[in-house]
Amino acid sequence: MASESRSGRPRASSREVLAEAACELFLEQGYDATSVSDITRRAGVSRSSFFNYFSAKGDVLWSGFDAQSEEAVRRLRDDVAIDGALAAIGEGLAPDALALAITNAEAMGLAAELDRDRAVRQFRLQREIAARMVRGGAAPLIAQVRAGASAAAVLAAVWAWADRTASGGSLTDILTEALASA
Amino acid sequence: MASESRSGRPRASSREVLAEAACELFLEQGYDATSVSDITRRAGVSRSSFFNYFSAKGDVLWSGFDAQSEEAVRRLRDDVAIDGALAAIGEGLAPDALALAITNAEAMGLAAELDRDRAVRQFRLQREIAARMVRGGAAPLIAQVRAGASAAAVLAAVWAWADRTASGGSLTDILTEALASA
DNA sequence: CTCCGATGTTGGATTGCGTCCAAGAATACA
DNA sequence: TGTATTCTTGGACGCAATCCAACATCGGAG
Repeated sequence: MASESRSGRPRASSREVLAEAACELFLEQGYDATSVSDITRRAGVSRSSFFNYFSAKGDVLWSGFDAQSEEAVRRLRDDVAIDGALAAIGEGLAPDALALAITNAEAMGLAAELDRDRAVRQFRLQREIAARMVRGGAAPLIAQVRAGASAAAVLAAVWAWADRTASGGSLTDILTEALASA
Repeated sequence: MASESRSGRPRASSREVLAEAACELFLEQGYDATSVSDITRRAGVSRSSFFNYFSAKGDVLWSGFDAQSEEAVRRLRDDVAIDGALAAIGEGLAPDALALAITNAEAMGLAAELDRDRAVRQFRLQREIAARMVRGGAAPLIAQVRAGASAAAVLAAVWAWADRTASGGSLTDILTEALASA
């Protein structure tokens, strides 16, 4: 699942480096005042390269979550148990740029953008969960509602986990608790 | 709730006219190939004026729903019963540009944009519903999950209603059914 | 060792969204 | 007729995102 490239020019940067540079700048200047050029300049690559790593400026914060989410979607399509696939999102999700952005959302002027991106990701999950439920025999409308609850549980758990100043609690615990109420 | 302006220059267009022009163009050329200038040109106003009516290109389809949604949010803040406030979104929601866009999403090349906008609106609702639930004494995490279900119910109902080719069923009926399963 | 294919990088150009503003036009009212 | 108010318009601007051709750097095959 890991080793990919065998030949060709090596990458001049990485998602992590770019995300780190972006976070610094968001804290210093705010999200809106930070252009993609600013990020790549600090990371030491050209603006064009940014879009080799991310497909949009906002995605820079979501790299880790998206990877986990896509893995969960893959399992859902293989008709694995729903709650199991969703709970697995929590495992292996490190406190990265996203967690930092959530706790410092207002300081970064990120509230609006973060809402948008969260909404999109939650809905993506909802769609996949609902499709899985329909495949399992559920009525489409009901499936959307129940899937909406589960998807909301995932994102709400991530937020609660990031916002825990010292409340402790692993993401996995929060996530299973949230999923249990769905 | 209606009569507003007393003096000043009268408006040269309206949300409805712009939405209609936009729908025509989306059908003819697709969403991406249709610029804001295209829309305003057909509607007979200048590009600048567009943003006096909508705050973004995508909002052109959501005018009716947003009005209903904002009304529901207002009632939620007044601590009205949740399901009642949400069900009221269905009343007075006419089959407008949004319904047309939903049924012709692929023909208009709208799938991606429509997903984004739907996600954002669903999440806006979820946030307000959850806040209302927390005010009512619910635990924040649980509230997000239940609110996620209710918000999903609203949007799913609108989609089911728009997609009904001839399945009949009023939006209100579909909506109450969806909310009942939340 | 050299050539070759594959992979990444870079700068530049392009398009269109969204914002801002100053100037002007059209209304109600005194 | 003036005046305040509301809206329109054109122009300019910054920036996100896309596209592309030229170039750089790797591994491997001959």
